[in-house]
Amino acid sequence: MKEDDFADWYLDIVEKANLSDKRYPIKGMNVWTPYGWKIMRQIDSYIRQEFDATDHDEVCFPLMIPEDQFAKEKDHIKGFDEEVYWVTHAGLNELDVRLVVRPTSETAMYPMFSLWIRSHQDLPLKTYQIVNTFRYETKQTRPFIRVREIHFFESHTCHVSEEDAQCQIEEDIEILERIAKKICLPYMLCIRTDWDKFPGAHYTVGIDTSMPNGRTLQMGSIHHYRTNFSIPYDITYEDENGEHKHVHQTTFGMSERLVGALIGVHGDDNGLVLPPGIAPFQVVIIPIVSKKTTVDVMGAARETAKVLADAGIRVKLDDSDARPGNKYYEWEMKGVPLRLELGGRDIENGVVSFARRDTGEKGTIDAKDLVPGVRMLLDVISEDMLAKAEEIQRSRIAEIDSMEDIPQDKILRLGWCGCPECGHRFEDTTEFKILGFPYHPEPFSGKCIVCGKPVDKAAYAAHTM
RNA sequence: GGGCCUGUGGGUUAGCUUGGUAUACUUGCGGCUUUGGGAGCCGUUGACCCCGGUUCAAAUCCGGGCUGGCCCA
Repeated sequence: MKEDDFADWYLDIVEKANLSDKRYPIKGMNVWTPYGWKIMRQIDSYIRQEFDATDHDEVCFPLMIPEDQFAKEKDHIKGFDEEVYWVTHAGLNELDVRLVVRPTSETAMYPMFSLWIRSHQDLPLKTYQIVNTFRYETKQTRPFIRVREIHFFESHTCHVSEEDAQCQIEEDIEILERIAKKICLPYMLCIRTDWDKFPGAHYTVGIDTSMPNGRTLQMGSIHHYRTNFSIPYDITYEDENGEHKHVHQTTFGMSERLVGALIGVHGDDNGLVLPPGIAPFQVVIIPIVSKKTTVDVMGAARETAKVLADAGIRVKLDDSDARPGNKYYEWEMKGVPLRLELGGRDIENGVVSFARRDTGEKGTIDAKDLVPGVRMLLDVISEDMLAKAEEIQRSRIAEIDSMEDIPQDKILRLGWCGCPECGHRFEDTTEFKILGFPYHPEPFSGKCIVCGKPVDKAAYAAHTM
């Protein structure tokens, strides 16, 4: 899809599916409208479930950070000082110490971690929070994808050693895998280049997915900080031998870009397509009422809705007086995975008609097998959506061995020796961005695309959003 | 940081050159009627980004501002 077409199509879905109202009078700060927020809440609630199940404790830190605390880690502030909002006044008075509105919460949390952690028995410390952060984006903004007020989750952990912190990263990747499966999003894990890692990190793992305009979208990242923050913020513990040591830290975060990714990856010409795992309504029931029949269609529809709801399925009965066709279009635009139609004919035949949102396939379920039938369809839809998205992502990867004739709409797999000179040279001449080396090494043998040195690992590069 | 464009009911828009009652579609609301892929009819709410200037008269012309968008560094 071309860039302009993508922009129009994307914004059209955001507006027509009623996900966000971008008319709020601050650039990049949009209003979560009810349906969009329902989707975000489904995602948040799954994220809570995952972190709670892996012994993370939810916390909620203040939005504002005093300037002196913010400035303690020098790479970190260098990376952020041009894109943070400042609070400089309180009432009529100028503040002695200006306050940063958090762009991320390291510098809010770590002074407190320093107080909380005393001994090795306090470790590992595993926390997360789901909050909004603020970054003064100067580039073009776009709902969910590039905003100035960002809804996200961030987990922050502290460990006794670099190895323990590394184990946390492995756990984060397992959590990510489950989240990705739940929302049917394929992803790539790449270790970012040194010039693109998070300010202050030892290394950064980027989590990317691919969008229909051929660009990749970074949905989140996982960072290993080593002791880069614990030294300036003085987060230490006393080990079994009475020695005081700095903790090793990690973070993991993903933002509302997940919603942007859902739109881009699964959406089609009829609108949004939501994965059953996080759809606010997994099933919509459209009663087909008619004056020509004496069957109590509405009563049967209510009963059907109740049976499904009692079985724990998120169901919406559309009993408004719009005509059925109109309702089909509306719920398709909103991406409801499964539509059930119930009319006089169905009731007489003891069935419920269904239509899948992802494939358009239609059929009937025996009324007596309603719950297992719907469950099975939702499972199949979920599996098919993920498989299809993975296939598309695979097809977007192109292997290249020369800087000539590079396909512009692909994710590139290429040989790179890893040195910054060759990396910058490649990025400057092609205008592609290096995503990095895959976190899970892949077999490869080839030559660095710039200097020609033999290499045994492949790097990925792409146009990014 | 530099350049270009833009702004009209909730949404999409016509009108602007050549100043004079603001167009249409859609949505919303009320009613009648209807319901297996966007029904029809009737009624109705609702707008010229802001400030100043020119003029008898400004959506339209001029100046300044603000907003949004695009391109380049």
